Amino acid sequence: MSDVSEPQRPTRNGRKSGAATIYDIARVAGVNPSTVSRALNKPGRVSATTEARIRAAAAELNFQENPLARALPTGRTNTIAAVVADMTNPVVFNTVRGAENAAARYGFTLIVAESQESGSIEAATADRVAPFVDGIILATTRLPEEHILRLAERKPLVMINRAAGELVNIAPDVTPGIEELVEHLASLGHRSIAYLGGPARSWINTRRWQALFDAARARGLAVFEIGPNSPTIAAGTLAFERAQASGASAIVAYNDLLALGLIRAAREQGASVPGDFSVAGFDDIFGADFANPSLTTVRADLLEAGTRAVESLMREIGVDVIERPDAPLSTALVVRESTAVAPRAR
Amino acid sequence: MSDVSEPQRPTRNGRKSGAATIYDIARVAGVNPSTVSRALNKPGRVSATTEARIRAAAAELNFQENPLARALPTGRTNTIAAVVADMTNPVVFNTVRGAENAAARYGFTLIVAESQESGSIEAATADRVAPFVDGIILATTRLPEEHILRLAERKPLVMINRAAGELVNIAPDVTPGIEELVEHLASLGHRSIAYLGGPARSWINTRRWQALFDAARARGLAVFEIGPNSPTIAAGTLAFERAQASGASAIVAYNDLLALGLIRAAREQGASVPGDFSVAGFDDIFGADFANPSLTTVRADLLEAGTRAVESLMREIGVDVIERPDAPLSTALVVRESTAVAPRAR
DNA sequence: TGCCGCTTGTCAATCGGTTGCCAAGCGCCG
DNA sequence: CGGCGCTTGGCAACCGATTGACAAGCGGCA
Repeated sequence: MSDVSEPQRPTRNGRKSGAATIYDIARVAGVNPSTVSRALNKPGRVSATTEARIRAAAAELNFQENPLARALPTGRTNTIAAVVADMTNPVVFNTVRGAENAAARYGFTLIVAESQESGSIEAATADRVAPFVDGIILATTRLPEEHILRLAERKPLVMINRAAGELVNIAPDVTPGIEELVEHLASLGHRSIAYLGGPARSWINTRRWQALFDAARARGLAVFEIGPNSPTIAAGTLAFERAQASGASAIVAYNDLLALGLIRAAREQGASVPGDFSVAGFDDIFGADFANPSLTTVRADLLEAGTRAVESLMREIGVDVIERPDAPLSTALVVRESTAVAPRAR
Repeated sequence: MSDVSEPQRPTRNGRKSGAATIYDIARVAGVNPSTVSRALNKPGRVSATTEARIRAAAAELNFQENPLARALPTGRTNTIAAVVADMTNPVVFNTVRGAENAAARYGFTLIVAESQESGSIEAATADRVAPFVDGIILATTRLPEEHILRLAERKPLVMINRAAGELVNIAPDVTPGIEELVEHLASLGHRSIAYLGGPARSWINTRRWQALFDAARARGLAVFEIGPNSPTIAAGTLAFERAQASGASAIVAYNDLLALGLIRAAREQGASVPGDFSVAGFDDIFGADFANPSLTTVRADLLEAGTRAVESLMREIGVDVIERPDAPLSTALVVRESTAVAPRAR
């Protein structure tokens, strides 16, 4: 039962003591603080022997540079932020993870800030982390364009799945995956597709709907939208009646969460997927493969998207980017159990 | 006599220009910078009229205080970090989310840093974010105890599901949920339980195994451990043969991911869950309810765990904590489809 | 009118680094 | 042997805030 005992040392406002500074090192090594700074950060600027002595002193004192102090004069923190709408949205994982790996390669730390699907919180969060970081990644943000642009004036900024002004937007090309999906549905005998739309003002929702629309029209399939809906399981459940009433034999949802909600409702209502109608989603989230039935979905390489976002940011910040082969950022269909031959076509 | 005073805003290293400082405000409002600082942060310290004038100037210049500069003298950033092993582990969500909400209530920003289940990366990540923040939450960490203690010397630190030294450890009491689970299995006629263990040195794994062991023994059930295993779906799949070979009619996995992997392998091998044997997990992760079969699991209130971690940190930092009713941090069984009557008992 | 004490604002030091500029030290070469 | 230039280290200003100490201003009261 540890109590709330006061920390021993005076510890300037919460910070615990014992943090060695370059001044301490300088004293131990018998040099000027500025020499310490240079020894540690400017390769070749000080003689090898002095540098060795300084490094030894630093190690002995268990020195940890204070990034805040460094950031003040340089304006660089070597940290970038990813502001995401909703961490529980599985789409976010891989994006963030790709970004994290990439950031590490460049010696940057990635911090993640969530905003719980709330525009106002997201705005506040972004403003809050902005001063700390050298750049910002906004992943599928809901922020109003004007706010994004204002943010971009202050810091380098890259977006994923959202366009605003002239800003960089890393977005997988949805067309190939959707073409595959529509082709797949058509070949199963489906003649009519309902699109269970996502959030009304979502940029990516518009893209998906547009691409689906085009692909369906090109093959002479009927296509219409049901929505808008929140991108959640609950919303998918709620949308079931409308989807069923539409008479479409295939339902493509804005994302996997909606699709899973739809499937759940269908099962609860005694309808059969894919017996009575087929369902497909987007993103291939965690759980899509072990759902019942497992979910046919269009997936993108989110890891790669995260990586690119970081690379793009590095360029803007002025860090040399490691060149890589320029793989296209595409999408592909993953066929599972939730799509099958259309009822009438049996 | 060079033109030193160039108003050309050279955008110091990557930082974009236009950031007004309290000096700018002071000039506009015709006061001293320190007065600006006090006007903005020390209620009542300056006269109402002066404060109004200063605030007007600040608004006009679109002033954004530089938290780095503030943090240098005060040692406070009003930011706390959550270092998590694996963001893709669904257990993390709710913990982080609870922590985030709580942090916001206290005017703190929560940043999340991931370490991808790698001890060395986790150590580096923790060290990196430490200087930025006023406190650290380690969620189900794998760091060696000595490293944790060293970290705790530098910053207030709270852990979730891990004990080390005298440090605060927020951990749900697993006993109630496990008692329920064992009772449930016993009532279904199971006489023998296999525990599919988690990571070898995991603190929480030890707790779960111990509680399961005790509960099973108390009811005269046979119980044994199969492991250790990584806490992943893949590891669950790999463990299937061993689980089946064990002859146990009920398998309790260290967490839901392992359980889901086990179920997947069972289905692939043509075994029936829960027909041939029952499976249960821990955590009630995203997907547990729509898996096939849906998963019986022991769940904890992770949101509450995250909230408490923050509150505990606030106390250590010296922020007044809003008192709340002291709900017990417990666990409970969620019965779904993956557990049923034992084969022999039919 | 003089003194007191409160309010309000200023001064200057400080946090922990970075960096432009300068000078001492040194080797090299003619 | 003297001068040159390069290497190496020191000095001090600076980043943008905070804060203790202090003084000016002011009204109230005796």
